[in-house]
Amino acid sequence: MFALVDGNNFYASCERVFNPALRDKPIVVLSSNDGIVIARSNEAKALGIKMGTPTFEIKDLIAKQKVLAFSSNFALYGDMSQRMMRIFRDFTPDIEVYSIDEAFLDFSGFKNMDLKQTGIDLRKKVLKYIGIPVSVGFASSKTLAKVANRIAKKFMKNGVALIDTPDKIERALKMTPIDDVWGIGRRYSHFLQKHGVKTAWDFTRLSDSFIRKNMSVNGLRTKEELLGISCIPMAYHPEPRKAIRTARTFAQTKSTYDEVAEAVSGFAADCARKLREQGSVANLVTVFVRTNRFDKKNPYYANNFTLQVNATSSSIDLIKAAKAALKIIFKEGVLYKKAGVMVSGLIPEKHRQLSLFDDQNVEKHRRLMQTIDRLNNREGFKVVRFAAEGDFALLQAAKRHPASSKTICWYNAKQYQSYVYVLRNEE
DNA sequence: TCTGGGGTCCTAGGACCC
DNA sequence: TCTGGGGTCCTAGGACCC
Repeated sequence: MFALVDGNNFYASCERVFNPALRDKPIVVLSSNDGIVIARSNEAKALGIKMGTPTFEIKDLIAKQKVLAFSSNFALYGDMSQRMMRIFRDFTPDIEVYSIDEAFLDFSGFKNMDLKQTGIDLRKKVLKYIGIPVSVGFASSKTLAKVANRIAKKFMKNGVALIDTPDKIERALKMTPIDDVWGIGRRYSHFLQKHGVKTAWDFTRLSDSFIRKNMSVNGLRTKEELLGISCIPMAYHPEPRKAIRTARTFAQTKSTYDEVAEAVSGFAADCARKLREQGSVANLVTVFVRTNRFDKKNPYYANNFTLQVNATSSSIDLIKAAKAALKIIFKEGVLYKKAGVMVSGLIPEKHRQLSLFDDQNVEKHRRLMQTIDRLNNREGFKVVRFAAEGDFALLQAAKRHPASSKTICWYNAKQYQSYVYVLRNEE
């Protein structure tokens, strides 16, 4: 049996942990630039605020209903997540951290265990030590555990649901809308509903050949899993990433090469840092840019370019390559709204082939990056950064500064300015 | 005025090999 | 009239997840 455990309204719950006065109040957490809603407390959901709603659309509602809006603070959520996972490990060592707020727990080694009680204990313990309410769903496959988790969250007072007999499977699937099934996204759920499939149960009545033809092997796997046959194995140890990317939407559009290049340099430096964290080097650097998708007045422009680099995780190398790639796709007179950098062709640093004419800088860069990482880990995010990153990096740093985590920001550049000032004083 | 960020996997088609 | 069989690798596009 597997359990799927996840934090309810995770980001919103994290904010509450540090401010109990927020209990029972409607809360939303906003994306970077406070652009859209990325998390809601139950009270905010009850007000009809949907996931992904642009903040400006609910501005009045927020004011009228006294909704508390938070800029996201991923450093905080990441930390809370690690603590929550540690509690999960007290119940079984075999866990797969699936996302920031959820994990699969493998209980197959425990015979005759009272799972329901285990779920209740787990929930109690997390609430006591972390302060986050969780839901627990048990079943014999990961997809079915997801179904159980949804039922636990929606219908069970104690936050725990167990699906362990064919009869319970059938009942659970009949009360699960097809678009709530793990692995069925917007596209497929649309397609399936056209074919009369309303619930997860309906889906399991379709023929294998129909599913295989229209939804590839993944669809077939989902069907098996829903019937309780486990096809998706646990991944106890995370695989190293195959691609790493950093991208941002700009609060204000940028139009000069220098402005965009500063942002892109910061993204490249971020990618480099993430590469070093996982001990990989990259062989490819992709830069992409685009204008505002919603802007009807100006022509749309989106482009990307990929350059080869010599197996590196040096911020210096990657910034250089990123700026070169940007130069190729940059057009004058365009209002850029978003840009990003992706590094791929990743290999473990140990496997790096040193070429015959290997750059003597490799060792020098390695030591420099080590020092920079150490300083930034100790002194704070991006205390040391590259001149090429300009002030854009500083603005990003300001957003992550603790001072901003408890502050409601409304499109107010002046507020950011004050954080910038604070940071400069600290440095 | 104002609309997120970061990933993975599968398939089809083209180019190539014997 | 009729035009093989069996592979690999790469890429773009489309689907999905949180």
